This record gives sequence, structure tokens and C-alpha cells, in this order.
Amino acid sequence: MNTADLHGLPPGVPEHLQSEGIEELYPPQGDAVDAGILDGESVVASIPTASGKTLIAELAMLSAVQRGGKALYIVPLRALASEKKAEFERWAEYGVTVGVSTGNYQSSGEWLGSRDIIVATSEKVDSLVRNGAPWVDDLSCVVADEVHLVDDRHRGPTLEVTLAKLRKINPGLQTVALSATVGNADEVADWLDATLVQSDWRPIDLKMGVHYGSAINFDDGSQREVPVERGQKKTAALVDDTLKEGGSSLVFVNSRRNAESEARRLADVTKARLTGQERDDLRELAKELRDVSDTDTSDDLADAVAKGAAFHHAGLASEHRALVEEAFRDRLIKVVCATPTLAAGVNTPSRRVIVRDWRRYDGEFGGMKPLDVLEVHQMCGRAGRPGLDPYGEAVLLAKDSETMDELFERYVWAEAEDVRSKLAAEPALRTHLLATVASGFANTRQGLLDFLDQTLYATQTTESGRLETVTDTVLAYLEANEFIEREEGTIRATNIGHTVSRLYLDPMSAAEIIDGLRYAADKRVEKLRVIEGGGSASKSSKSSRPSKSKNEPDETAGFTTASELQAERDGEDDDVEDGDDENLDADDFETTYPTPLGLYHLVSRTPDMYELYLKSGDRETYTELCYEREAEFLGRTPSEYEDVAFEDWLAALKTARLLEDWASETDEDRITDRYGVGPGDIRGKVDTAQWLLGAAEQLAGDLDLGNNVAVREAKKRVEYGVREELLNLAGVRGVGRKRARRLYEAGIVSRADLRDADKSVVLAALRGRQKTAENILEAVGRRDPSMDEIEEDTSTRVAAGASEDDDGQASLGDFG
DNA sequence: GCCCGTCACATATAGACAGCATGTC
DNA sequence: CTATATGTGACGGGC
Repeated sequence: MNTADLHGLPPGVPEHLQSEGIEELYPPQGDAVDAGILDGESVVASIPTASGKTLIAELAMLSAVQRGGKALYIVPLRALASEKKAEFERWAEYGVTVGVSTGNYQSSGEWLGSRDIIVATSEKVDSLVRNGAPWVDDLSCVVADEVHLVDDRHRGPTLEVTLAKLRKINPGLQTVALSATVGNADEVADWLDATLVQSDWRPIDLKMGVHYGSAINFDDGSQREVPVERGQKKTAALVDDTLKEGGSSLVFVNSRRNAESEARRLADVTKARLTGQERDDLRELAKELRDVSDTDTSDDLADAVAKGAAFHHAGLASEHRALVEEAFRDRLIKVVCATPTLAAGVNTPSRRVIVRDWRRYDGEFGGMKPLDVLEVHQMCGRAGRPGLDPYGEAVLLAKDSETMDELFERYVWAEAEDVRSKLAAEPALRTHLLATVASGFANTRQGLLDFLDQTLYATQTTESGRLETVTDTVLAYLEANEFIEREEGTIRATNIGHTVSRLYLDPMSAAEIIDGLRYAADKRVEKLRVIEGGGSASKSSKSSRPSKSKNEPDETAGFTTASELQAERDGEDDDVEDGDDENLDADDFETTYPTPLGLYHLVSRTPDMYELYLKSGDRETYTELCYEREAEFLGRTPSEYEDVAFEDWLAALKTARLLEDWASETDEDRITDRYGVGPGDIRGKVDTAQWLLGAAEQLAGDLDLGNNVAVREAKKRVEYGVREELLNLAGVRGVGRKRARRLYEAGIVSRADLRDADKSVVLAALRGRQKTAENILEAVGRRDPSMDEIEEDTSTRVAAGASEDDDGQASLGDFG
């Protein structure tokens, strides 16, 4: 089918497609048009990666807009949201407007309402529906990208429920679901009342094969000699082989560490084949990567990249990832060793894909578990860059002929698994039943069951009654925690229930947080009563030890290097927080209870916080810490000997400790090696903690518990990664944790000080960066921010520390 | 005395969404 | 932790 024959699109669009070189539609795209995609018909397109799924979606959305409608494009990842938005924005010249809404990307409801196409993550859409975004009623077309993810245990149910809700709100809604090739696409199509378009067609040929001995054996029967020299690794031979033809490779491995070590090894392979220009460009890129964060991860990545290789996994900061992805697309980086982050993320095609590891450690499984066929196919699908490569090659590795046979059978010839709904799990229903009640979708038990009947789960299940049983369990749970009320058969959400749903909390997280906050409120009342009765004894003990925040500046002013200062702070933590039940004495108690650590631990043990892994030795470390800081924890501490929950509780303590470190200005590199995480993990934890503490603050306010100020401060401290005394400064644009500390050390302790401060002192505190100093002064509202002719105050500079090249901000920012 | 290979033994294990209100070098 | 790869320390050989 020719693009010129397309109907129902905004004027100019077919011509635009032709100008992009799209004269003719790919066969699956033609099928989708035949299925009525331009006329508002629903379609499930189950076709390989990179075979033009996005255009199918665009055709549907553009024709819907042309009919005066509004379209929603649901993506699985935030990074994809911005990618798609950028792509769709080329239709702006035909009057089509695009908006994005994700957790970290701005979105006012009204503004979104004026957009023709909205791109959002499934969770964000769910949240918008819960909160009654007005434009949801106006949708005429919804696209679900990667719809096979309904199979995902954690996030699948959200997508499933959201689609069901959208379809219920808008009865005639055109649903376009894009899926990888899966076993039961027909079932998905049935569920969505859509026509199935299924095809294995790809614009560039994909050859899948297994390397064994000295050759790759492809699925089409052909072979390619790739001998492996003695002492050489297979991956090295394969990467070098591609490189000789000027192609790049993508290597998938099963752990972060493997990604890093493989990249280190392959760097020696790529290094040998770089041009002089490439060497220079890579050196520059390496510097940029190194500056992203002051951690080992950053250095290791930069070292590898300088030689033309990179690794990619979730421990990287988002800037790291973005830089690596971009340079790989530009063919500057020759090989990327990645965990599955890259398999489903943004578009990073490569001439050759090597699936080095096909098994991955899985604790629940109890050993190395073979990857799903779908997952391996997704990785392989990254092979072949449209328009650049004649074909793509995906290679699995076998050390013996037996393994080769197994790999052919298991992956090369195999069809992907069926998609199975995971909705009937309690955690999923806990969240979604509350939301369904709270947003008025249903107000009886039967109403809920009727609604659930419209989900994929219902069309798939053979086990009748299962959904009903779980529903009853979950309703009982929600009622017991006072999130819902039942009266004569009608179910209503309580005020708190509404809040919980609106905040997008797992009700179990909310229950935990509420318990903890109530515990804190009670303990506070009780303690204050004791203090009032007990009187002066505790007061005098207090006065002998000034609180740490007050005496900090004097204490730290004399240190000359950041690390000395750091060492002192770390030591001090141990001293001050050390102690028994009495470690929070009278006045401290009044002003500092609940403590940040208590609150961090509270949010860290909710199911919404992903657990940090306990390593060997950690058990002892944190058990000890648990006794040391016993007075700070909110709620009953499980018994070390009797409670199975103790292990989880300790893992949460480890997370809480990380957050406390971050909020005490501990350096990133110190945190990364103390907890065995990457810079990206710190960011993730901090981000989640911020969200949960924000929710906790609201709950504390709603329940009138009187501790929302403490929660707010704990939240602010994680947000900026600073101690209490820097909170005022750290909020200024351009001032992060490091600069705030330097300004503070130079005697500038507040925004007001900054407005009036001696410019030479400011300049010295900022290591003589004029431009930075001007920007900061402007941000804080100073009338004459100009730094022209200003000299650094050298005396201040010396006192503030002579450490070099350490001007970086926290650099954990995520600016979507 | 030193460098290196070898071996037994220990160690660690993928990913990432969400509230609200504004803004980073 | 139904496996695996990598890191670590002890040991011995060759010089």
C-alpha cells in the first residue's frame, strides 16, 4: 500500500511521510490500515521490534486527531516517553500538538487537556484516571506500547486495569495495542475487541545463530567462520569480527559486574581499531562521563569508553546512560555490554547482538534460570540498523554441541511464551480495588467483580472463583485498615482511603506509614509527659551536650580538606547517635522526634521501596545498629531470633542508613562503596524516599498527628542531600549540597546572607567560578549579580579548603 | 627475594513506576 | 540458594 493512498489523515501528512522516504507501507502496516486503523477500528499488532510499529500508532492517532479526537500513547518507561514525544513532534507543522506526562516531567492537567496527543507511562495514566483528569473523557484513541508487559508481575496489572478503565469510560474508544511477537496475541486481541495483525516480517533481515567451535551457525543454514584464538574469549572474537567490517556490537550479560568486566576486556579489542579522530572524540566523551559523578563506576566507565567500549546497567546515573546510548547510536562507541536495561529501553540498534549469558541467577527459582524466550528475542531484535546494515545478526554462545542444540531448540526455533495476566495477585488487587472504589468506578462487591470481568485475567482464567476469593481477602484488608467502609452492601472509600489512592501508594505502604506515624505521635505525647513530671534532671544532662546541628559550623570550620571533614562527620555520627533508649533526651526529643533515620526506616520497609540486598557481614553490622538506635525506630522492632521478618527489617535499615548518609552530605563515592551500589541506585532510593515521605507528610497532616513538620524536614534533607543547617541555602537554583556547604563554611548560612554577602567571599567559596557565582546570586534575587572585577577573597578560600577540581554539584539531578 | 601461574575457596547475583511543585553545571 | 564467574589468598616453581 502506498502512503499516497492513505485517507483520513491531517492534510500534508502523507506528503510528509513521502518526504521521509516512506513511499510504501511495510506489509504489517498495510494490514493494520486494512484492519481499519484509519477509521477508528481497534487493532492488536503483534510484530517484531523495529518493523514499523510506531507508524501504525501514529496513523491511528493522527486520523483520530483529524476527526477531532484526542489520543493517548502509553509507554512502559519514562525514557521512552520523551523519545516518543520527540518523534511525534514532527507533526506539529500540521497542527498536531503533543504533551508528555510522567512522574518526573511537568504536567498540569489543563495544559495536557489542550494537547492532541499525550504520551504517558501506564502508572501516570492510572494516576490521572484516579484523580479524574478531565481530558480522559475526551480520548478517542489509546495506544498501548509493549502491551505484552501485562505479563509483568509488578507492573502488568496497572496496564491491564488502566486499559480496562479507559475503555469503560469511553465506550467507543479505539484501542491500538503494540506487542512483541508472543504466543497468544489472539487472546489479547479478543480481550480488547480488536483485529489481530500478526507478522514475522522485518524490514531488515535478522539472522539468528549460535556460535560453536570456530563458526556461527545460522538459522538459515548458513555459517560464518569466526575462529577463536587460543586464550581469546568468544565475545572478543565476535566483537572483533564485526569491527573488522566497521560494525558495532551489543553484548547482553546477566549481571552488572559481568557487564563491567566484559566491557573492560572488550575495550582492549576495540582500542586496537580506532581511528585518530575517534580516539579524540572518545577521550572527550570519557571526560564528560567521568564528570557525571565522583564514583568508581564513573571512572571505570570513562576508562572503558576512552577505548571504545562501554557498559550499561541500572547502577549508572541517567546521564551516564543517555551519553552511552547516544554515542553508541552515533557509532562512536563500538561495543556496549549491557544487562537487560537495553533490551527493552530506548532504541539502540546494532549490527551484531551477542547474547552471552542465557541464564540468570534467580533466588526464588533457586539457581540459574534460563531467560524467557521473549526476553532473548527482544535482545536479538536489537540487531540490524534500518538503512545502515544489510542485515542484523544475533548470536548465542555455546561451548559444546549439546548446548548448541539446546539453544537452537530453546530460543532460535522457539516461539515466545504466552502472555498471562498477573492481576489476581493480592498486592495488585490491593492497589487497584481501592482505586476502583475511590474513583467511583464501583461501589459494591458485585460491581467490582463485574469490572474485573473486563480484564485480560477474566478472559484467561480457568480457575473460577479465584478472583472472587482474592477480592474478598483484599476487601477485608482494606476495611480493617479503614481505607474503605461497607454499609448495607455499598462500599465507600474513607477520607484516608481517597488520599491513599490519590497519592498512588500501595495501601500496605500507607498502612505501615500510618502505623509508624501514630506510634511516633503516641510516644511523643508519652515522653513529653514524663519529661514534664521528671523535670530538671534531664534538662541538665542536655545542656552539657549541645545539639550537633548547632555546634557543627564551629566544629568543622578548621578542617582543610573535604575528606578530613568527611571523616570527622562520620565519626561524629557514631558518637552522637550512639547510646541506649535514653539517647534522645528532653529538648532534643521535643524538636527531633521522630528522627530522620526513624522516618527513613519507616518508608524503607514499605512494599513501595525496592529492597537493598544484605551482603555478608551486613547482618552483624545492621543488627548492631538496630540496637544502638533502637529508640528511633517507629513501631515494634521484630525479634532477632523469632521473627522471619527480621531480615527484611534489616535490609530496610540498610536502605535507611544510606538515606541518612545521603542526607548528611556523605560523598557519593563513599556511599557507593559502603553499600555496594552505583550512583544510579542512590538516585533511585532518594527519589523513592522523597515520594514516600511526601505521601507520609500528607497522611500525617490528614490524620492530624502533629509530626508532619518532622516528616517534611526529613524529606527536604533527602531531597537536597544536606544536613539541617543547609536546607535554606540548598533550595537556591544552582546550589546543590556541595556548594551550599562551601558557602556555609564561608559564613554565608542563609539566602538572606547570600543576598548581602561580600562578593569576593562568595566567589572564593565557589572556587572562583565567576559565571556560576553570577547565576547563583541572580537566582537568590540579588540586584547586582555581576562578578566583573571581583577578586576572590583568598583568606576565605584557604579556610574553606584547598581541595581541587571538586566543584561538581551533587549531579544526581534528573531533568527528564 | 621476587614474579607468575595454579588452585581452592569465598563471594555475589536484572530492572524501575508513582505525589506535588518548580526548575540544572 | 539446583550455577557461574570473578576475586582472593596460599602455595610452589623458575629465575
